[in-house]
Amino acid sequence: MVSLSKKTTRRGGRVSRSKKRTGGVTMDHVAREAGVSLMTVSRVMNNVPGVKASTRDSVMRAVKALGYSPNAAARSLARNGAGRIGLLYSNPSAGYLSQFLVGALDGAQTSGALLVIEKCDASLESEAAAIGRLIAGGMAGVILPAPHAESDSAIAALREAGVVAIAVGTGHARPDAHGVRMDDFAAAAEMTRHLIELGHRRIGFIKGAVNQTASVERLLGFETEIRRADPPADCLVEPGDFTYRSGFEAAERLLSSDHPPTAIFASNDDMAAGALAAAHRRGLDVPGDLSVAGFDDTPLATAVWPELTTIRQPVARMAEAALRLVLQESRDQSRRDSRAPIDQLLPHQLIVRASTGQVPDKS
Amino acid sequence: MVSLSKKTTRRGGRVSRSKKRTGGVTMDHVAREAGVSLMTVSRVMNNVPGVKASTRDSVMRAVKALGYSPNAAARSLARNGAGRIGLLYSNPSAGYLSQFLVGALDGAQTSGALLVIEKCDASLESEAAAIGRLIAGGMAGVILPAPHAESDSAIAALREAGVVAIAVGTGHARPDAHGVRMDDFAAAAEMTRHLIELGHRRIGFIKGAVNQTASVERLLGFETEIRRADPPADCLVEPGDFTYRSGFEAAERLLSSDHPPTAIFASNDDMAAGALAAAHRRGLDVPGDLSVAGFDDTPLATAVWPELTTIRQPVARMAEAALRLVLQESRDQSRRDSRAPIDQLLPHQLIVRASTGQVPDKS
DNA sequence: CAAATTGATGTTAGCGCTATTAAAAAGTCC
DNA sequence: GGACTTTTTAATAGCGCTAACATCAATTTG
Repeated sequence: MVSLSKKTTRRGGRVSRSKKRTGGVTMDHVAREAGVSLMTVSRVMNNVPGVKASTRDSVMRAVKALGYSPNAAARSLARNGAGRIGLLYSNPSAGYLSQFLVGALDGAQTSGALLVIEKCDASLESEAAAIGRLIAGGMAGVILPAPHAESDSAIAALREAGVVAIAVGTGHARPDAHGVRMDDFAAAAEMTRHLIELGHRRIGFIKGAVNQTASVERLLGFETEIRRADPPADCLVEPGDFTYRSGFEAAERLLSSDHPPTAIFASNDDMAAGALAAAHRRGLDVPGDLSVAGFDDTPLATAVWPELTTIRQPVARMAEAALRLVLQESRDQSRRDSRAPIDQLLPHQLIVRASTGQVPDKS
Repeated sequence: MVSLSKKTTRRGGRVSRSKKRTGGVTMDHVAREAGVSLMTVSRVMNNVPGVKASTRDSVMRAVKALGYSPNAAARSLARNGAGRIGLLYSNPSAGYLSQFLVGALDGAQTSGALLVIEKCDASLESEAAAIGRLIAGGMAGVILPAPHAESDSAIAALREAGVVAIAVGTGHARPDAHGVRMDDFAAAAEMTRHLIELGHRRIGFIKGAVNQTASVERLLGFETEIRRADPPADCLVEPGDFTYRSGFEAAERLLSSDHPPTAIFASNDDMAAGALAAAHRRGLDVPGDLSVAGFDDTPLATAVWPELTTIRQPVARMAEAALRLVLQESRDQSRRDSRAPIDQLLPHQLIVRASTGQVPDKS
């Protein structure tokens, strides 16, 4: 019966429908409520300067009273494609991607952008093809997370097409693209200090994938802090590639050495989990016999036992920041030549959980 | 220098810009190319009946020639909110969410729907609030993945508001909502058969969270197959809640029993990974001394060592199917009373990897 | 004090697409 | 064969929003 109302009850049923249509209130309603013109509301919603504070207030009040929320589709349409943002992803570690997507989606919703997600695999051709699709799709800007942020060819192609590119999660600022990232160097140093303060003087480090600049920064941060330790500390560095397996194998190597470390710092959580497994396999207690630290604070960090001491990388916030930045830049770009790439650094946080502890007695 | 062209060639730039605006071609272009009216193109794009086959063909040809792709924003706007689909998520296992999101996003793009992602935490109030926002936001339909798919209150609220609800990943069809799911019972049975065929006759099972019907189905599938085994098999069932930790603990209990199982089948990959860790801790070789099987085939399954034998749940495909279904149903609902909920079953697959093997010799 | 300059708002015209209605072409019937 | 359906196509009016321009006060200035 309910659905019947579609045609028949144009009056009654339609009431609830007309309310439902687009979330109910439109700018028009708000304008009427606030006693201003539609355009003024638009200005307020977009933070355009040149609106009297009192007017702005009354509009905001009307917005709240009516529970108005702007229609992203209409906005995108009116803006004529500006605000269409592409996001290229391939296959980053599971936790990373979902957090990133959620952050970007969230940001898109608040800022009224239209996110277009494009997928590609690891190959360069696939990446180039995806970039091509994004450019052809008329994106105003493109967000490049983790692995693609390092791709010179992708960024060059975007520049060529006049599309704003944002590199997320690189080890250092790029000269050819805006960036949103964290201070990998400082974070790694901080974690290393944490281990040193716990008394560890022989620390193993598992490197990340070599083609990512963030890996390098993490290693440098670690080494710098090791050199600074007093009394002096010693380190063993093993290669890894950000996978659980590589962490497991690197830890095996570290633990089977003549003089094994009392702590292992892995460049990400996956590898730390691998190290944990290797330790357990040898019957070592964590953190009783061996401390293990990770990096990123992905869901995996709290899924393992004991829960990992790690560095919280604000992935969702970085995605949101990237979205905001790309939006702003793509708007500005059409006005003036703001050539200097912006480099936005977001704060990280050392999260101490159960996997690190005092160095064991030298018995 | 390249970037200079941006501003300097204002006239030239303008041209390319107007082309770039929205990915270039619009329906208008296609219509002109095909020699028909704009509306005919729209009909073809939406598969509306009442277009001569020859006309349809020539339109399709023009679409391909020009590389036209419809503008989702304009579509959503013109349809007046129909095609606005909500997606509620809380905190499913990391791998699950990103796969699901990607699938949904993908489907949204092809079918021209506008996805609105809404987040909530585990509490019922939070869920109710999120549902409220989605309803107020004028969604035509809402997709409820895993944990929320079991929420009677959420589904009732949506029904009340006349919003189509799709439950994804429940153990069995719901009477009050459409569903997209896999056959958990059959899949669990299949995995159990795999273990039995490897010679295992004493198998441990780790249950999933009790508030999810899928957990029950998986257990039932397991038990049914155990009973059917010839020669007869024995089983030990331990509780779990889908977390790594619960899997670890359950495996500890199983392995410390007087007569431990030779294989452990966990209701999901996280718990299987936990079981793996417990086995390694005891110095057991997997699969030499103990076989371990998971369920879901999340990224974790291939992140651990040895890689897990598991059931591949087509999460992305399920999300896409859910999107398609909700779109279709929300359209149909306004026409006629299609009351009988649709239950769509997607195929799963047994993935045999390195964590399961022949039963060890009884020496 | 009239004219030029701001500052704060209102008006108008679409963005690309879909419903709806009107019109035209093609059948159908007696 | 002309009035009457039944297909098929064309034309028009928005969906909710924003850019660009127009307006109208409140200033400032020569």
